[in-house]
Amino acid sequence: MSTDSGDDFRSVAIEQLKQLGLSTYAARTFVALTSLGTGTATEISKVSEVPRTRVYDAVDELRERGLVDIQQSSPKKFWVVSAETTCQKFEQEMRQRTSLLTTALQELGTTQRKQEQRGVWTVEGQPAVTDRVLEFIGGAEDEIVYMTVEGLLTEDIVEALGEAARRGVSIRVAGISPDVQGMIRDEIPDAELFDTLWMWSDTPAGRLMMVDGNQTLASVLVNGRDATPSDPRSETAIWGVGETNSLVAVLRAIFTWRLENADPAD
Amino acid sequence: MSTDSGDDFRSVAIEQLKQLGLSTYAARTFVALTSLGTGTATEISKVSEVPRTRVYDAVDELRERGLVDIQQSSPKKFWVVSAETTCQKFEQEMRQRTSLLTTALQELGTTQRKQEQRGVWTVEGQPAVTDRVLEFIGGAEDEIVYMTVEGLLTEDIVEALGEAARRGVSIRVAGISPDVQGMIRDEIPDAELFDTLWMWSDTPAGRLMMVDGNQTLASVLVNGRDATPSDPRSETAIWGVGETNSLVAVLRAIFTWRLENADPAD
DNA sequence: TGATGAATTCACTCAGATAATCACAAACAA
DNA sequence: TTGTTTGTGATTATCTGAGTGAATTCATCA
Repeated sequence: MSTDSGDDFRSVAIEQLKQLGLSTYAARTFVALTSLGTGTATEISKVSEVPRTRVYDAVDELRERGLVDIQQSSPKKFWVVSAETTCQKFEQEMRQRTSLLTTALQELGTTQRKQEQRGVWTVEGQPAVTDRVLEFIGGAEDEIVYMTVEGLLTEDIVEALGEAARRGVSIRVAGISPDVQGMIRDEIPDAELFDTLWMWSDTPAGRLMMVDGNQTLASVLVNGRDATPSDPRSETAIWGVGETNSLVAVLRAIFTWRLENADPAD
Repeated sequence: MSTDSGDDFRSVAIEQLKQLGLSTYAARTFVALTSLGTGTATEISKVSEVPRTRVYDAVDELRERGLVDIQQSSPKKFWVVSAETTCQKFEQEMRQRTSLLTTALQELGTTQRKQEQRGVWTVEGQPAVTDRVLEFIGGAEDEIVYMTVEGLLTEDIVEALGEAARRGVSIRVAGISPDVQGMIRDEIPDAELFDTLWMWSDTPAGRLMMVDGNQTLASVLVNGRDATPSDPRSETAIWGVGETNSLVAVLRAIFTWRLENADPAD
C-alpha cells in the first residue's frame, strides 16, 4: 500500500505544494489529509511520515493559510478543505502575485529600451532560443527571413509568423520538409518559400533569421547533427540588433547575396 | 536617487520574484537589469547592491530560467528580456504548477469524502470563515438560512446566495440594514428577508447559518462588539455537518423555533 | 614584454531556516 | 497504581543562501 500508484500523485502534489511556498512537513501533511479527509496527528504521521510531534506545527501552518480546520478535542482532529477549493485558493494567490509583479516591472521598465547597436548576445537552450525568435517575430514590421532545420519550426512559431503576415509583414521561409511546406501554405498563404540556400546537412545548423534587415539570430545544435534534436539543451544561439551590429552586418550580407542569387520556389 | 519613488516598485518586484522562486540575489539583479536594460556586473552591483562577485551566480540563475542573455566579452554584458515577456513566462509557469497540483490532488481526493457526523470544527480568521460559508452555500440543495451582523454580508456572499437561489434553493436572510436589504432584493428577488431573531447587539455575534437543515456554522467576533470588525483575525467560527451532529441539532432547534415564531418581514 | 588594474571565478564563513529528535507534563485506560 | 497516548516545548543536526575575500584571468598601457 505504501508503494501503490497513488504515490506518483502524492509526490507530484507534495512537490508542487512546496514550490508554492509550503514547508515539506506542511505539504506532506496536507497530502495525507487530502487522502484521509480528516484525521488525528497519529494517523497523519503514519500516512505522511512526518514526525508525529511536528504534525501540529505543520497543521498550524496550513490553518493559517485557511486550508485546515481543527476540532478541539482530545485527540485533536484535523479537517482539510476540498481539493477544488485548495486549487482555487492557490490560483487566486498566483494571480495576485503575477499581477503585482506585472505592474511593478512595467513601472520600472518604462526607461528607454535603447536598441543596443554593438552587442552580440548568446542564448542557451531551445526554449529560450524559441522565446527570442518569437519576440523578434512579434516585433517585425516589414520582413522576416527564417531558415531552419527540421523540427525547429514548431507550431507556436508558425502561428506567430501567420500573425505577422496578417500585419502585412512579408515572410520568407526556407529549409523545411515538403509536408511542413503544405502546412505553411495553409497557415500563411503569403509566405514565400524557397529552398535551403546551402547544404544544411553538413553543418550542425539550427536556425538563421533576419527581421527587418536589422535584427538577426543564428543558432547551432551544439552536439552536432547526430545529437538528439529533442534534447532542449542542445541548441545555442547568438543574436544581435541594430544597423551597425556586426552580426547583423554579416548575416545581412549573406542573406542578401543568397536571396538575390536563389530562385524562389514560389 | 536611491530613495526615489521607484523604490516601492523595486521592493515589490523583488519580493514577488523571490516568492516565485528566485533567490534574493537573482531577484535584485533582475530588477536592476530591468531598469538598466543591459549592463555589466559592476553596473548591476551598483544598482542592485548585490556583491559584485555574486552577480555572476545571480545572472546564471536567471539565464537558466531564460530571463537573461549574456554577451561573451570582457567585461561581460547582460541583457534582460522585456517585462511583458517575463510576466508571461511566470504566468505560464504558475498555470503549469496549479494544473499539475489540481490533477494530482483530485486523483488523491477521490476517496470518499464521508460527511463527518460527530465533529465540530473551528475556523479562525474572517477570510477562512467566509470560505466555509461560501462552500456551504455552493453545496446547498434545498434551503439556506443566514443571519449576520453588519459588514459580514460581503458581495461575494450575496453573489453566491444569488446563484444558489437561481438553482432553486430557498433563501432566508436576517440581520441586515435597510439599505443592504435593498441590494438583496435586487440581487435575489426570491430571498425571504426577516428581522433579526434576537438582540444581536448585546452579543459579540458574527454569523449563524444553516444549510439544508443538516449543515450549520456559527461565528463570533472574539474581540467583542467594540472591536474593529475590519480586523480579519477577530472572527472565529465553529461548524458541523450531519443529521446527528450536535451543533447541527442545537442550531436546528433554535432556528426552527425562532423561524416559526417570527413574522417574516416579507 | 611586463606592469597595473579591472574582471571573473572560486572557496570559505556565517546566519537563519527547516528538518528531525528528544524530553516532559497532562490526560486517559487498564 | 502502571503504562500508553497526546500535546507542548526545547534541543540538535542539516542545509541553503547571503556575504566576504583570495586567486586567477584578462585588457590596457607603458
